Amino acid sequence: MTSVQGARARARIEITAAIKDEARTQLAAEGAAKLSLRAVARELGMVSSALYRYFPSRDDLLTALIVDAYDAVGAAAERACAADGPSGHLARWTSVCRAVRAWALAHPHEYALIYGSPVPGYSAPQDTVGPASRVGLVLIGLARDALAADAITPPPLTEELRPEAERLTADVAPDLPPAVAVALVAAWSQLFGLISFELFGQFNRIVEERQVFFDEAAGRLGRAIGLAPGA
Amino acid sequence: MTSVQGARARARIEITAAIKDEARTQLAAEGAAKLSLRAVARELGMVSSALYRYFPSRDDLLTALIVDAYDAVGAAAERACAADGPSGHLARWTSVCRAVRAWALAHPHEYALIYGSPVPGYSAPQDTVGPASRVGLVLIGLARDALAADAITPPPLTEELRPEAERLTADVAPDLPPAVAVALVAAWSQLFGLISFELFGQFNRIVEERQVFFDEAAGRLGRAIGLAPGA
DNA sequence: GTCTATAACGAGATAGAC
DNA sequence: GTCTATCTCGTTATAGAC
Repeated sequence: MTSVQGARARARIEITAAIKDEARTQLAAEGAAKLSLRAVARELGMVSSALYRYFPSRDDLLTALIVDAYDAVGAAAERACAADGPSGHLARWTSVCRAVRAWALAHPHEYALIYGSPVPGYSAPQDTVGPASRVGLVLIGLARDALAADAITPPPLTEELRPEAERLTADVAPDLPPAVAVALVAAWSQLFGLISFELFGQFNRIVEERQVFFDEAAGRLGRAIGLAPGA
Repeated sequence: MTSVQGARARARIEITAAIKDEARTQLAAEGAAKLSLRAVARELGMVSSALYRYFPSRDDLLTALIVDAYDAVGAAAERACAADGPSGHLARWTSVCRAVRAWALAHPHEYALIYGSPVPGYSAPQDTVGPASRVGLVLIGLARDALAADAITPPPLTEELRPEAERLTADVAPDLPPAVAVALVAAWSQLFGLISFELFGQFNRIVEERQVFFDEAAGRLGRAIGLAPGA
């Protein structure tokens, strides 16, 4: 009994993975807007209606790809943060940034899916919220560690921004000083600005040595949230 | 004779504009990947082959939309830079950033077209390079002015980055100190990181007071390239 | 229960003949 | 420029195999 159920479950997992793999291939070739259940089925030698056993709709397949992508980049960031690298919080910050960029360069179409233009007609369900926050949570954790080690100096915070800073802090990182939390959100978005510009072609004919340029910029982002250069 | 030619030329301009307007409407509804000459023609009550007298291919229509978008955001930046606003280079920097953001919020689909995911199968021709650089040139001009007024302090430049910094400077802004040019390119990409995150939904449930948050972050970007807070 | 296949729907794109 | 025949798509209903 259990072996039959196990076999079925295994088959289901394998087919689900094959569907997502083929969908990712199509993502690369045609873009998310043109992702087609029928084409995926055709390529897999299945009939389109059979796919509905695995994904209730095209949007659910898209959601699965989005969740997978967020999880993959989030896991890469977590691994980089946990790794024994060069010591010091700023060095760890930089290595998290590098890991995110490396994942993006290795998976440009999945990166575009989650950090590029929204897919027309698709609206992300609640399921994506958790995975989408993983990279941010890594950065927050890093700031928390630095704070505990006295290796972070909160940047100045203007009075106009204080109410929003306090609300934001309470929502996403209650144990950080509001000035750090605000700077962190800005640095987080700016990190992806660097990566998107590189990946989407804005650096063509402008930046040639992308790795060294990025490393430097990532380091400055770390200092912008108050991380001490030495620690 | 000339009046007939004038009328013809006028009609051509009007129809070209109508085609682009309708294409922009479709851009908003379906996304750039699905932009279809036929659908545009149908909506305008023309037959698809007639459109080819105005745009030789779908890609040429896309290119025209891209050039228009770059020109629009570039013009907005130029206007903000030239306007008599609050004095001081940092204030002018911030007002250029605000103008870019305001344009993006007002034209989200055109923004996504130029700063979002690349359109699958489309590769931008040389024609887009000039318009694409207008915002960057505004920022470079601003840094140049600040330099002339002694209102900019070049940030530190690491030795690893120096060769690339000098190459980049020679290419895009020969009269700026390499340290400023590098910081400027980083700030430029980070500016669009802030805008893209807001526009593409990453700030949902995170940042509420977007205007004040953005203004603060833009100011920090200006200081990151060395602009003096007071001047 | 779990899956796949057939067939069909309405909507839209596309190619070619005229 | 028009028309038509033939594609694609997402999705559903249904029937039968395991």
